[in-house]
Amino acid sequence: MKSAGRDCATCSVRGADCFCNLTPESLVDLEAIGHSVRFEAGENVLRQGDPGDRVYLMCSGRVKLTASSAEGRQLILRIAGPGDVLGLAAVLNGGDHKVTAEALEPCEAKAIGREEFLAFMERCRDVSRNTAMTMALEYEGAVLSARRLALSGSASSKLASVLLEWGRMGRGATDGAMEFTMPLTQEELANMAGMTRETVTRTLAKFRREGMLIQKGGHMVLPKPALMERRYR
Amino acid sequence: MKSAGRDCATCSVRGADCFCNLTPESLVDLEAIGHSVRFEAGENVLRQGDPGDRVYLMCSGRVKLTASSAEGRQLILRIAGPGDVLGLAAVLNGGDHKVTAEALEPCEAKAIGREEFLAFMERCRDVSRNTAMTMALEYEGAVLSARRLALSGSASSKLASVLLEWGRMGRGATDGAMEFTMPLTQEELANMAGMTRETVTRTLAKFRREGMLIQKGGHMVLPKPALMERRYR
DNA sequence: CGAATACTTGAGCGGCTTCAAGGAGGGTGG
DNA sequence: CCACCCTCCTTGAAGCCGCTCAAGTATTCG
Repeated sequence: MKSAGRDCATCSVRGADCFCNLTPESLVDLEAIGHSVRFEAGENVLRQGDPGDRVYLMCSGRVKLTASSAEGRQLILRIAGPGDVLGLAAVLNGGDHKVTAEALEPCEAKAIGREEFLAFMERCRDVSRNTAMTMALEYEGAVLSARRLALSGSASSKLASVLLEWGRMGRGATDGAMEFTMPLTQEELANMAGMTRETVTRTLAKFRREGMLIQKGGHMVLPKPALMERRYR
Repeated sequence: MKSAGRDCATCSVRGADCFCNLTPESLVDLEAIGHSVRFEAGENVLRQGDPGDRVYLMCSGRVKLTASSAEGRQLILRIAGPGDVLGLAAVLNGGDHKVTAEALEPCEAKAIGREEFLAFMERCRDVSRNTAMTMALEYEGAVLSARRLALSGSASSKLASVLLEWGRMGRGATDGAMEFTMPLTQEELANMAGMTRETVTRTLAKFRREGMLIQKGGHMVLPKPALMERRYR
């Protein structure tokens, strides 16, 4: 993690639901209080259990958000990217981080100290609005994870649910066929679906056999997403 | 669900992390835009899949928040009570409710339409701050559920985790012994831990046999919470 | 007091995990 | 260029845990 330079005012990371979708004034303000930082692949941006003393606005690069148990088993909650905010919940609640964030690639981010961020929220309407919306999105994502883990009876069901989720993001789901690149290893897929590496292998093989998945390395096609959704619930 | 009367300005539901912890001006404002409503036990305050067109501020009574699958299996995310807000995430994200909220007892609440609530947030700093904080708390709760479901290998582990959570809330955890009243049926416990009714029975029996639980109907004592935490992880 | 709901216990089965051993690909260095 | 290593993936075999089905008991409530 070392300092870098990147100007919020001219930055192009600004989706509809993106936290950085702010008024020009707020952006100037943000540029003033945020410290640019850089993380190398494999570095931890946050560590589960550490105090929530700052947030990170992701400028570039992707990050893996995980919760892990004492014995090392881990659950991947989601992959965050540019425009996402890390560490928000802990900063707002004044507690420890409940998740670990690990850089998957070299990442740029703006770090903002807890007090500064809270003041920033207090000062700018749009910041507190976007903060609330961001937390709402993260909440729904977490509920989705919990749902999957609890309600999908079989391993097939859980894995199918993960693949369909990636498919929906991947490319404007034509509902004819989903096509996307899976950047996760089977071990990571297992950690998203709450199952073992080996079971992921076997289940993917089953999907292929049943014609529900065409796979070339990391490139995946789900020819019949609708059927898939129905079949493996 | 029928109308009732309750004045936010004089209401005493105002914990530290409570949404209703607002300035007097905001409370007057709130009183103006909120419609008092009442739900009988068993009624649904929200239904999963319905559009998020209003939020409910809980004034009295408890509510069960669940996510359910197509086949009727359901996951209990948490029990909400006075001071909690229902439907926030859907209103903020502009989507459907991802959970169902069922009144466990007669409940009073203030309903606020989506547009009014968003305007209210925009108008009052403290409202948008509290909204963000509320969402952050809910998020951490959801992460906890997902964690439990994914990372606790065995049924014992999951159930122990649920009991310990109730124990922590129940009474100022002296760390000597936890004592609390469990208002959930075994079926509901099963739905929190992602297991079956029968397995809950068997596992509770095991806990009793092993001296980790003393149970008289709904009254529970965990004599050795620390050991319990370690043993069944 | 009867009916409904909640809890208990048993038996059997199946799917997932665990353990184990081997294969495929990509990168590095001799 | 090949040998080696590392990581990731694949497949098999065995065993166990929790689910399902089923029958019976306790408790709550009208």
